[in-house]
Amino acid sequence: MAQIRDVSKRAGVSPATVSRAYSDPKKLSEATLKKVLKAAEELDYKPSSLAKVFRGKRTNSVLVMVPDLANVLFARVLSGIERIAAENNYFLLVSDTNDNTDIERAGIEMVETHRADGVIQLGERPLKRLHKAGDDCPVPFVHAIETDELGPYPTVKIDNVAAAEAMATYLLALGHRDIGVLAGLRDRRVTQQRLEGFQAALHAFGAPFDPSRVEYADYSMSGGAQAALRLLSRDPKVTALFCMSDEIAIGAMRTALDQGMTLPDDLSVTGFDNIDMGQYSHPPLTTVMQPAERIGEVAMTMMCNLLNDRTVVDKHQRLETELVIRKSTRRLA
Amino acid sequence: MAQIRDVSKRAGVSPATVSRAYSDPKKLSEATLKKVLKAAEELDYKPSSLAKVFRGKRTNSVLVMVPDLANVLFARVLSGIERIAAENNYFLLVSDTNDNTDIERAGIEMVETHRADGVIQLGERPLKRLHKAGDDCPVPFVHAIETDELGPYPTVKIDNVAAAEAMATYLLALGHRDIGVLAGLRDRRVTQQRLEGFQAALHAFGAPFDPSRVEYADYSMSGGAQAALRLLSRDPKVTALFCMSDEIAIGAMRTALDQGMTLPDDLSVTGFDNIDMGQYSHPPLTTVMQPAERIGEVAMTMMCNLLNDRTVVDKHQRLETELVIRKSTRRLA
DNA sequence: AGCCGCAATGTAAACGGTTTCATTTTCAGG
DNA sequence: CCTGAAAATGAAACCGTTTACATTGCGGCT
Repeated sequence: MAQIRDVSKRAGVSPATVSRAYSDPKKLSEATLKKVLKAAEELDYKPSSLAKVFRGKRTNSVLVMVPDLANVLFARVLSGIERIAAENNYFLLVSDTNDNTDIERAGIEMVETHRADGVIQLGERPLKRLHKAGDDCPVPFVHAIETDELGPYPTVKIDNVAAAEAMATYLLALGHRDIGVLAGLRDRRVTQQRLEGFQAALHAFGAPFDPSRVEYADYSMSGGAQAALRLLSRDPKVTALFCMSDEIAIGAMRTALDQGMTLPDDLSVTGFDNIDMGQYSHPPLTTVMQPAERIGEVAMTMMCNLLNDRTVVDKHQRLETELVIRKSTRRLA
Repeated sequence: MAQIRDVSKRAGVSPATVSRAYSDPKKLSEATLKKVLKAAEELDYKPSSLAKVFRGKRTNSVLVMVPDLANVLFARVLSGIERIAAENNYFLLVSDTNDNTDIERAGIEMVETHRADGVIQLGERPLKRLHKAGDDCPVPFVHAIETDELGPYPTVKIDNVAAAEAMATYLLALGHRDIGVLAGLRDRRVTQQRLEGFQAALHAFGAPFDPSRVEYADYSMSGGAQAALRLLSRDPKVTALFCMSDEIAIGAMRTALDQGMTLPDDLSVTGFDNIDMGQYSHPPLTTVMQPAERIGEVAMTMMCNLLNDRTVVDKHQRLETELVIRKSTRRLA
């Protein structure tokens, strides 16, 4: 591969001039510019991005840590991040943390060793390392989705308690009082927050909260199916299922159907997230829309700001959610 | 950030020695090694990966080009790639080509300018650039999923025509003769191949192929729903729908349900890919399993080989598929 | 004519490691 | 105690750009 020296020789100029032809063409006289470009063309020269990056200490790439790449919701967030990254000429390094907590350390190290300019983390994780530094982040860092707002770094997410409360309120307004909860992973903050919102709604309606009516599951269809089975067989009286993800809800509906129930007549089911599938499930799923792509876009935008002026205006953003009512819920007769 | 010179000074050795402490510790006497490590620790020194990479001309990262990050199938392939990449200490640069053909060029340039060591492309695309070089690939390149085997680069995929033929045969064996086809995008090679398999099965059963019974759709649920609507209203006689993706099938089932049909009694529906959702759809979807994660793993393994000895044993791999029979199909009475 | 200032270009240091090659140290064997 | 080979370490070149600074050339102004 030809390099800058070759081009400079062929064009009869100095390497600096060739460099300028790319980084700041208007600094050159028209004649020289043309000469240089011609020589470069003839030699099929492409400036080594690597050398440039090494010189400039800016890799123009950010690391995205995803708990599970194959998860629909995360994939959508990633897609949003990608869009903004591409617009701003950033590359994305992605790694699947695979629920391995240590990867976090590795992530920070990536920027400490200059592989990436910053890191965006998706999903919940402790991040102790980032806290110790007091009010300052050791590296440009953004936390998106299922995050608390404890760190010195910016975050994007939805208001989980409000959203959950809205959904629960809807169910209560429909007349349901015996509502089972198919929660997500027990130790996740999101789970706790959504549970909190659920309870708040109950409280507002003067309805009691029965902890024995909540089942925990991982955020998947099979998890939902199993949890539903446990709950339904233990407590056949429930008239509605408040699920903490669309996947869980879809799994639960499968179980209910398999048990010979008719939906939504025998059981109302609600989801969370509004993945595409909800629109095509049977029955179509009532859920709360979480703007996944948007979350990704905002996260990456924050990262861009962080990387430019090292400041971000709105440190903790909460994006709007929306109840989407479909056919999986009905008024209790 | 401390750098190698600082450490070398503090440890009273040369930079070369510090370098060796990391790259090849056994070259050092135990005493020196300990000294160096201690100094490094005290200064919180981390070797700049960037500098190393610059010297060595190996970035240890590969670019993955994905047509649509939010697509379940691609996400699964990506996940498989990630696993192997992580095992072999490669980083993944991912870019969403977003059906923009020009991105391909950009991808190759990424390795020409030393941002990545190689590129894995998912999904179908022309790649003219890679062919012109005769039998040799200008850059380490692997093509996975929905690929033809025309280039000088290795490929991984399934045997689409055989798989489609198997599925169609199953439908025919069930007694169906009036089978509608919900194909994918018309100009995609996969689509043509699956159609070919479908026709082969028809031929084997001595059944005629009626081109007016195929509708094209993009590979999505909404695409499937719309295509089904067109086909069903034009040709109400069909007793089965052969769909080229699970998403299309799920969309089609929604349409059928909305039209008041009972599934599978009034209509048998088959999918393709075996995404998780198929197991939870209503009715659960009969489909052909495509080993998406495995495809990713194989692709990345090929890339590793390419990057090591520049050779790969089995240039064009076809992975096994499998019919998975669920409840969306039934024997014609 | 002489001077100034600006535009165009060149020179060389710098980025932070790795690696080749040379040098020193160590140590076994005679 | 000497010799020579192997082991440990050091010195310096190198990777391919960018950029601060120096230099040159040129036109306009007094």
